[in-house]
Amino acid sequence: MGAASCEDEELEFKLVFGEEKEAPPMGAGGPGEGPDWGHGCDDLDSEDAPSCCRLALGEPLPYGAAPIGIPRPPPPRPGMHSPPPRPAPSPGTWESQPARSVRLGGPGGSAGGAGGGRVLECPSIRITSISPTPDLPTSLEDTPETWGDGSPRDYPPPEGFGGYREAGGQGGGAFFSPSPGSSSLSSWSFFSDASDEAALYAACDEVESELNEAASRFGLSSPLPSPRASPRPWTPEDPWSLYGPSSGGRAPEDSWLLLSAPGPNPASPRPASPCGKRRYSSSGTPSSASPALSRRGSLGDEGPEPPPPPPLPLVRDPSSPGPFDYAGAPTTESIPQKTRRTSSEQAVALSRSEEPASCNGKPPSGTDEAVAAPGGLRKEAAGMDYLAVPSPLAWSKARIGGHSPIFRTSALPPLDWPLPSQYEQLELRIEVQPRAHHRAHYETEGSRGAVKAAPGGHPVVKLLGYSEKPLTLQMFIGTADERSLRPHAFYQVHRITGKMVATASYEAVVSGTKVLEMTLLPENNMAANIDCAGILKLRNSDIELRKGETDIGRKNTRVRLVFRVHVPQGGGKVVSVQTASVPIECSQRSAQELPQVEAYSPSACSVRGGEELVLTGSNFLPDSKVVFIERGPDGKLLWEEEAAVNRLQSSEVTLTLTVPEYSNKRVSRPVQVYFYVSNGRRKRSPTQSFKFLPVIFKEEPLPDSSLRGFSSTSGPPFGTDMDFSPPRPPYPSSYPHEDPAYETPYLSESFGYNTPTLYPQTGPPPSYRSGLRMFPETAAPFRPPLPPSPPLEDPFNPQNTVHPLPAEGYNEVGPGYTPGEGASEQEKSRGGYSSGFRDNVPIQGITLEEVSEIIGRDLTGFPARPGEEPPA
DNA sequence: TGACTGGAATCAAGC
DNA sequence: TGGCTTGATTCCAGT
Repeated sequence: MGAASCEDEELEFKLVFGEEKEAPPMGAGGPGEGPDWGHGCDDLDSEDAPSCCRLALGEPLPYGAAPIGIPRPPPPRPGMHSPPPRPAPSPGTWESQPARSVRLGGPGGSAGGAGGGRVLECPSIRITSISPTPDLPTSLEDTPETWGDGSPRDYPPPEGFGGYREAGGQGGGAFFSPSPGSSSLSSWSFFSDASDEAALYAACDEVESELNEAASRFGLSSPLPSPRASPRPWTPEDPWSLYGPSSGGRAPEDSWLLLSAPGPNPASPRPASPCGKRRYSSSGTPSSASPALSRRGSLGDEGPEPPPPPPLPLVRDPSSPGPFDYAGAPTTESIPQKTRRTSSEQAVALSRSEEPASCNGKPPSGTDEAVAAPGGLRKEAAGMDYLAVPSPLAWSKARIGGHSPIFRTSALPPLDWPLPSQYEQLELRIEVQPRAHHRAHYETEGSRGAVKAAPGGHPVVKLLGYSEKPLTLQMFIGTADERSLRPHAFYQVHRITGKMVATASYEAVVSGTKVLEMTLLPENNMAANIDCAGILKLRNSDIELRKGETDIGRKNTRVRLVFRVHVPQGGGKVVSVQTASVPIECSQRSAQELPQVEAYSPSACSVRGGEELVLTGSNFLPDSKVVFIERGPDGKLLWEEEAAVNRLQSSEVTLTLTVPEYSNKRVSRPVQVYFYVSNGRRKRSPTQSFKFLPVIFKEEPLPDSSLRGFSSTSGPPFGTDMDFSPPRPPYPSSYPHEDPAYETPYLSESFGYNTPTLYPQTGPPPSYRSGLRMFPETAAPFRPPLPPSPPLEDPFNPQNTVHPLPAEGYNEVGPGYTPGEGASEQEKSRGGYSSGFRDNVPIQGITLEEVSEIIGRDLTGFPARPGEEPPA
C-alpha cells in the first residue's frame, strides 16, 4: 500500500512541476515508511472499502484521473480551498503550502489506533522568480495557523469519503496522512529527505514559466482513474475522458450514499434516529457535536476559544486530502469545539478581522475567536442574521491571481477553483436561471424534484463559442455566500430520473462533492436543459462533525448551481469555464416566510425622495415594511427610514412605495443606501441597493474601466486594482442574511476614491445598471426580474464584469466637471474624489473650504464618505 | 405505486 | 428556570 502510494506521489510531483518525463520507478517508501495512506482502512477489506480507502490503497479516485500521476484535487471536502502558493521568505519566491509534517505509517496506525507512526517534517517547495502577491504578509510564513496547522481543519474527519454522517468514532485515533492521490501538495510529505527536497527545488527552478500552471495543480485531480468509470463515447476528446475512466467515478444514483455511508452501518443510509428526531448530541461526541457549537453562541458570550488542543503529530497540508480522503482520523478527541456563530455578528467579526489575516484566503481555522474582532461588530437590524461568511478576498486574489482558465487535460481544476465564465470566445452561460427557491430534500425524504426555473421548466445552460463536438457539462451545488464559490458542504446535487426527465445525466463524486454530468451536444447548440438536478440536504450535524469542516449549516441554506465545462483546446490543454446560478434558497421555512425582492424600479432617485418605487418579488404581506438604511464605513447605521407603502397598489408580489427623503439633501454625490422588505422581526428580505442622487448628477455608464476586466461585484478590495475574488452574482437579491454592514467592501471607483470603504455592496448587477441614466427626476428603467440568464460576472470577462459602482458614471450636469481636474496630488491619489467633491459643492452653494472654515476644522483631507458632504 | 409537493409537527438551542 | 422564538429535521398526506 505504502509503496504504491509513494509511487503515485512522486509522479504527482513531477507533473506538478511540469516534468512530464517518464515517471521513475516506484519511489521510496515502503510499508511503514510512506505515509499511512491506508490508515483507518487496515481493517477494511479493500474491496469493500470506501473510496477513500481505495484511494489510500492506490486505487483510482473518482475525479480526475487521467494519466497516472496527475495530481488529485485536494478538496477533500466541499468548501475547502486548495491552497495557493505562498510567499517564501526570499523575495520573489513562492512557496508551496505543504503539509508540514506527516505521520508516517507505523505500528498502531490502523483505524481505531492512535496512530503511532513517526512524524516527518515535510519540505517546502519554492518556486522562484515569481512575483508574489505583494500584499501577502510574509507572516504567513510564520503562522502555521494561516493554513490551519494544528487547527481542526488539519484533522481529517473520520467519516472518510462521503462520510458526512456521524462516524460513530470510526477510526478514532488514527491519523491519515495525505492520500497518494491527493493534491500535489500532499506530495510534499513524500519527499521526506533532503534529496527529494533538492529535487523539488531543482524542478521548481525549471518551471518558472509554468508557475501558474503549477500553481493550478496545487490540488488538482487525481491521476488515478476510477475503476468504475466508463468511457464516454460521445465525448471522445472530452477532457473528462482524459480523466480516465474515472470521470469522477461515475456512479449509480445511490453511489453517493454508498460511498458516503460511513460509520458502523454503511448499509444503512442513515443512523436510526433515536426518537424520530435526531438530536444534535447524538453523534456520540463528547462535545455535543456540532451544534454544540451553539447556534447562537457568540464570541463574546463564550469568550476566547480556549487554546487549541496540542497539535497532533500529523499536520496535514491544507490542500491535502480532507474528509473524503481520509479515514480513521480521530473523531472524538479532536473534534474542534468550533465556536461558530450563525449571526451576522459573528460573520462580520470573522470577516473583518480575518481578511487581513487570511491572506491565503483561508480563515485561521479553528481559531475563529482569535481573529474575531474584539467587541465585534454588532448585529445590525438590517437583514436576516443568516450566516454571512468571511470574505477571503485576499485569498482569492492570491490564489488565482491572473491565472487563466487554461489547464492541462491531465490536471483539471478542482471544484473550488474559481473559474471565469468566459474566456475568449468561449462562454458558459445560464440561459434560464433557476427559481430563487427550491426546497431541498433530506435523505429521509423522498426527492423533491428537480430544480425548476422561474419562468417554468428548468434551468438551461449553454456553452457559447464552441460547437465542435459533444462536451461534458458538470454541475454541482455551490455556495452562495460571499466567499469564493465552492462546493457547498451541506448540499449535494441529486440526480433526478424518471420519464419526465429528458436530460441524461451521470453522477460522479469529485473530491467528495457530487457532480452531475450531462452532455452538451452540438445539435442542441451546446445547451442543456437541467431537468435532472435536485438538491439534497445533508444534515448539518453530520457535516459539521466532519473533521476540518468549518462551515456551518445553520442558516446556510442558500446555494447556487454551478456549471463547469472543459473545452479541449488541443495540445493537451483545455479551457475550463464555469458559471453559477442565482442563489437558491433551499429551506422550507425561509422560502415560505422571507420576502424576496426580485426586481425594483427605479434604482435611484433624488435625495428629495418622493418617487414611487415598485418592488416585485414574493412573500410580501399587507403589513410588509420597506426600510431604507445607510451605513457608514464602520457598519454603523447612519440613517434609517421606513418608506410609505402604498397598500392599495401592493400585493403579495408587488410593493409600491414612496421613496423617503434622504437625510442629507445637500450631498454632492450619489449616496449608496439600501432597503429591505420586512415582514416582521427576522423576516427581512435581502438588502437591495438604492441610490440617492444629488440634483447635479445624472447617471450613465462609465467608459471602460481598467477594472472591468477583472473586477467582480465584490470589487477590488483594499484599493487594489485587480481582484480575482469570485464574483458575486449579479442579481438584485442578495443574501437574506446579509447585512449591508457586513458586505464586501467596494471602492467607489467611479469617484476614484481609492480608500477602501466598507460600504456594503449588494444590489443589482451592473448589467442592470448599465445604460442607466438617472436624473433625480428621471426614473431608471425598470429592473428586470431575476433574469433568465444574468451572466455571472467573472474576473476574466470584460464584458460582464462591470463594477457595480464603477459601472455607473455620474456626469455632472453642469459644465466643466472633470474629476480630478485641478486636483492636488493628494486628491489625485484619491482618484480625484476630493476634487470632484469640491468642484461640485459650489453648485450647492458651499465649498469644503467654507465648511472647514465654519466648523473650524480642516476637512480638505478628510476622507468623507463618498457621496456625502462633510458635516457642516 | 412511486415520485413529487406542501404543510406541519417535533425537537434543540438561544434569547 | 421556564417560556418564547427560531431553525432544522422528520413525518404525513394529497396529487
